[in-house]
Amino acid sequence: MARKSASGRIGIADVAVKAGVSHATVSRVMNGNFTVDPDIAARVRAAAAELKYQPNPVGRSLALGKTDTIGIVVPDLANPTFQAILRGLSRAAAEDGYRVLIADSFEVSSEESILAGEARRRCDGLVLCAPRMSDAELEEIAPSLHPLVLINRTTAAPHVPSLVVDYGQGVQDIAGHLVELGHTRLAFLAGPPRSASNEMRLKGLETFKAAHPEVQVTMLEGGSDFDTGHEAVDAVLASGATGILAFNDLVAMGLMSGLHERGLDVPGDISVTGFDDIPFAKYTTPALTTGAVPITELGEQAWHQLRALIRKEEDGTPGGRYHPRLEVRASTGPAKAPRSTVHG
Amino acid sequence: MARKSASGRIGIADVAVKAGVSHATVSRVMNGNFTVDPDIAARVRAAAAELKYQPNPVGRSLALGKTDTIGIVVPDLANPTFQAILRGLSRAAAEDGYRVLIADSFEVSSEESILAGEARRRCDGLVLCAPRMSDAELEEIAPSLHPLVLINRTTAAPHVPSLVVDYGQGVQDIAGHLVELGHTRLAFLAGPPRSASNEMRLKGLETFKAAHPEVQVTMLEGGSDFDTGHEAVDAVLASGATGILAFNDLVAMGLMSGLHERGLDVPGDISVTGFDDIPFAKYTTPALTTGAVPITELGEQAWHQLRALIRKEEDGTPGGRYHPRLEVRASTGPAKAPRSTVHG
DNA sequence: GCAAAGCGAGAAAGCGTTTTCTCGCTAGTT
DNA sequence: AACTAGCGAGAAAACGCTTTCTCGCTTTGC
Repeated sequence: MARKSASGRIGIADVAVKAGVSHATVSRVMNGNFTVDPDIAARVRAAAAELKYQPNPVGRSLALGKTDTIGIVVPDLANPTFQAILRGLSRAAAEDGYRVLIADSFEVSSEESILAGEARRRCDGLVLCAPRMSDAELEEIAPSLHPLVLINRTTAAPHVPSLVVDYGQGVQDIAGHLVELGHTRLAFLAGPPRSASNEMRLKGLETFKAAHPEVQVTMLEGGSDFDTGHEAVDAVLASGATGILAFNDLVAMGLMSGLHERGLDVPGDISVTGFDDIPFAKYTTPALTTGAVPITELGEQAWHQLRALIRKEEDGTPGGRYHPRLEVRASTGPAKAPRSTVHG
Repeated sequence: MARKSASGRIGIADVAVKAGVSHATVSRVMNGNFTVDPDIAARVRAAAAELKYQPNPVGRSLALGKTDTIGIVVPDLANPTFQAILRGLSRAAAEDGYRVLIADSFEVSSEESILAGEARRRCDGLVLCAPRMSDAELEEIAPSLHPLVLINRTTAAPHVPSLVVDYGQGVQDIAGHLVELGHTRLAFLAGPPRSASNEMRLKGLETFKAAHPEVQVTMLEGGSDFDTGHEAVDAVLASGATGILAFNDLVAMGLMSGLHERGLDVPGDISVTGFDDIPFAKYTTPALTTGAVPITELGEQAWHQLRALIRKEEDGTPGGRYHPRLEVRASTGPAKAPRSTVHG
């Protein structure tokens, strides 16, 4: 008869009395400590099995000072990019017996610091994706979040690896591809104004413009989702550009959808490119030319970096840099002669 | 000067000595207990702020017997359906101050029980999506997982709400829609063999066939992802069907992509339908006709059910049933005359 | 045959909170 | 003025586990 502990759940004490040993011995057996007499160990194991005893992880965490859990802060779980990072992170962490706690900030960057702090205290480490957080704030909280791995951000705080995608280079590659196809009027459908990765794209475009003075590049306001792209049709057409670099694949898909509704042909009339290479990108019609980022792998790497930090391994590489690979598909093609434009 | 506790982090004891009071008083102040003298409370708060004290959630969880965390077990985080459930769940739970721990079983259903148990012990409740788990296994573990909410599964265990989508009805609605368009030869591109929701679809189709003996319905083996749909093109064409019910939107998209490559027109030659209405469904070309399931809302409801269980509210409704809404878009159209087929 | 060494298991002290219990002090009542 | 009621805050127990410390037993070596 199992004497249930106060909480109603079976605890180590119940196993101890059933096996006629002390708590300590039960703990030793459960943790594979071999200094226990085999007979007693067997008795304990039998008792544990009979009572279906499962150690309480909270008590364990308190005693051990670790939770075997890591946290990830994302700005928007609806975004396929962060879904992919989460997926890679979760899979890699699971292989090492770690679980993942998610904290979705729902794009309210003011809450991000608090959210990150709370998540961190429940976990052994944190992966932070906070594209909208100000640099100042990031610098301020980074030290208190250690072990910490940053995605697409950097900090001066020591021992904080950053995994960053070279959006600047990627955008240049894409622009180069369009120019090779004969496009001389490009437009960049920008991301959210305070996005760090958008900044990187803008810097890349500046570099590109400097190297290609003959190409006209129009900057258009945008966002990061379908609707943004869909609503941008008018602005895109007004720009007179024939090659459009959308902030990401979502925006590109929205744009293509909008262009389609207007009866325009992609890439016949206008070439459209995305960024990220989300799983759906190759299934759009036409299939989307994009800057492919190994996003899932990025999540996986985030875990490896974090693991090194948690294990206090000194030899961990201090982050990593990912170069997007230009993935040419069917949404880009040769430029046709410039159309007449509204402001031309 | 903060006397750091052994662990290196600042604890309640540090605040206590700094404020010149006992641990108990600090705890009282931090929890808004008003039996503390305002002057002392202020002193404690000042000390806490100065030391940047943040209560350790693990110690708190042990004392309180709750973690303010819930778990969700999903078979595949790459699947947009589960991403949407997770999103809805996470958002709703966050509003009540709960966090979400994810456990991805990566489709290895043999691990699901263990995974679910482990996740449950770290949390105050669990949401279980386990479409491939056998009924017997589900019945066995369900009681030990309480508080538990099931998605698209039911169990005889008491106090286990189920949120189920009526795929059977949905599939009948879709088939009916195709028949109205004049299709008399349909094919069902089935989901994974042991999927519970696939069973529901099959049952629905049986009902449909009984009511429409004049319609020929071919069953085709399938799966649940893009590639499954893409690879099914030959089988679909061989069936001679003009109206295809794909297991879900992903499969439908893969199929449309494959048909497109073969130079076939959707819906001119073949009508294709999906299921779920994932965010991308309306952006495919042609836009996908599908059975729309309010998936995010389902995640949200899962939290509400779970919350009622956690709070031991007796009046909680015992689950819910969702009826897919037929979302007619451009991937379905009038049937053309039957083509010649390979067999029959 | 006795002392020292070694080993196995129980007692107890943490881990960082919350909460009950207790006690001392103040105020209020007759 | 004395006694009680009430209240505020410290001491200590509890949450469930791990781990060090300690002690008693057995074994080994001289």
